[in-house]
Amino acid sequence: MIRLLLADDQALVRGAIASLLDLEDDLEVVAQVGRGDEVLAAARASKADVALLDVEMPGLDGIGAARQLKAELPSCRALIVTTFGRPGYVRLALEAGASGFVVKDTPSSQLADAVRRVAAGQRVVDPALAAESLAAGPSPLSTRETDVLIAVRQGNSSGEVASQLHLSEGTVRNHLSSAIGKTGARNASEAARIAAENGWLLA
Amino acid sequence: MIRLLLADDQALVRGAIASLLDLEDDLEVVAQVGRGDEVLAAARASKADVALLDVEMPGLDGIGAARQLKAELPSCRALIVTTFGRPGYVRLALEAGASGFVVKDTPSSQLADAVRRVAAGQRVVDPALAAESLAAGPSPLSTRETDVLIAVRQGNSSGEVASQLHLSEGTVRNHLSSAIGKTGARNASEAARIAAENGWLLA
DNA sequence: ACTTGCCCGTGACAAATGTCATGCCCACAT
DNA sequence: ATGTGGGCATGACATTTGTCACGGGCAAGT
Repeated sequence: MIRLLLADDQALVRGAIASLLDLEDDLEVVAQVGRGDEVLAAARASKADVALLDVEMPGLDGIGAARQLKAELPSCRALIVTTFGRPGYVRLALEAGASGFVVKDTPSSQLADAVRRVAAGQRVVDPALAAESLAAGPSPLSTRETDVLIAVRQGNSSGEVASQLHLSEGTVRNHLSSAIGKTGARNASEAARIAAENGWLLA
Repeated sequence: MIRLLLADDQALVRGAIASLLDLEDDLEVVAQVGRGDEVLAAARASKADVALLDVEMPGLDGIGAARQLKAELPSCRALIVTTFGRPGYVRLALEAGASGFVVKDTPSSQLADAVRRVAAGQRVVDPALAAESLAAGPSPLSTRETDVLIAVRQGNSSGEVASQLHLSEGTVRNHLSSAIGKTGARNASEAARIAAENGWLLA
């Protein structure tokens, strides 16, 4: 019997997936949480074998939760289940020690199989997504460019970013300009959006 | 026996909700589609009593699908089930003839009840969401401001918007400025984002 | 040691974006 | 008919944002 932990901030989706997986004879949902920072404790308490983690969660994102599990409770394997197949996310997830990555577009019938494969110690990654992730490569952004984009993404103007990072406005704009070029964006906010979508602003 | 149609572009979520609702003795999922523009035909073919519609779908959004149903197949009631409780969406959904509005945050146990109430001819709207929607009021944006924001949202610069709408650049920037004031945003792209989140750019 | 390449930082300049005062037109109330 | 208010449109002006050429530091390869 495979013991499952479900983590997703949308209660309805979480409950629905639970009922889907409970139909399987060899699977058992033993815990459900709605926040990333509750995953570790719940996994420990429930002795889960596999944790299904959504990426978008309050408190801590699914990738971070997977990292915690890998470090603190390696007996519990992490399977990331997310809405968007952002290329960079796959890379980050695997680096964080996740055992698998599934997008919510996949047929529901395949989820149980993915869980079984992960429980058996295999890696599970959507092949198309894996290829895309490989092609996209790691973040092309330098450290400063990443810093600046993160700050811009919070909604700060370049002046504010400058004082937050103790830089001159010109420097900030320079990094932004460079980031705009690298992302193919047309302005700073678009660059921040693109970088975020590729997972370049998480680590 | 209540006959259900499920429309959601995420196959996994769709399947999971199907298995959740199939557990109920008086509910039966008779059709599933992944695109908004397939809803009407599927509802007709399957003689569905209630359609569960996600808002974000390719082809046609859930609100549009609800409008089609209301016009062409009024015997099938629409229940919108969506990720975000954008205030304006509730208003739009009800104006489009939907019978209910549920966010994916609600406990999964309540979904079946919502379906039953809708099937019985009642309206179902999350109370907190309804209040927020009422408080937010209708769109404060004028026609031109809406046009301009929609164009900006596609990723056009103000110059491009100007030529698309046959206006001078100054005029476009003027409408934008006004929209920025009304939305409380700090620049054009933020204004577009806020307006979209409130459902002000759909109708 | 020297070159090469990259990241970082800066200021000057150019282009875009946002704000303002102003006028036109239309609907509505006086 | 006559104000009055709002949406629409415009150009001038101020501010913000993006681009460029330049120089310093640092690590890797020669």
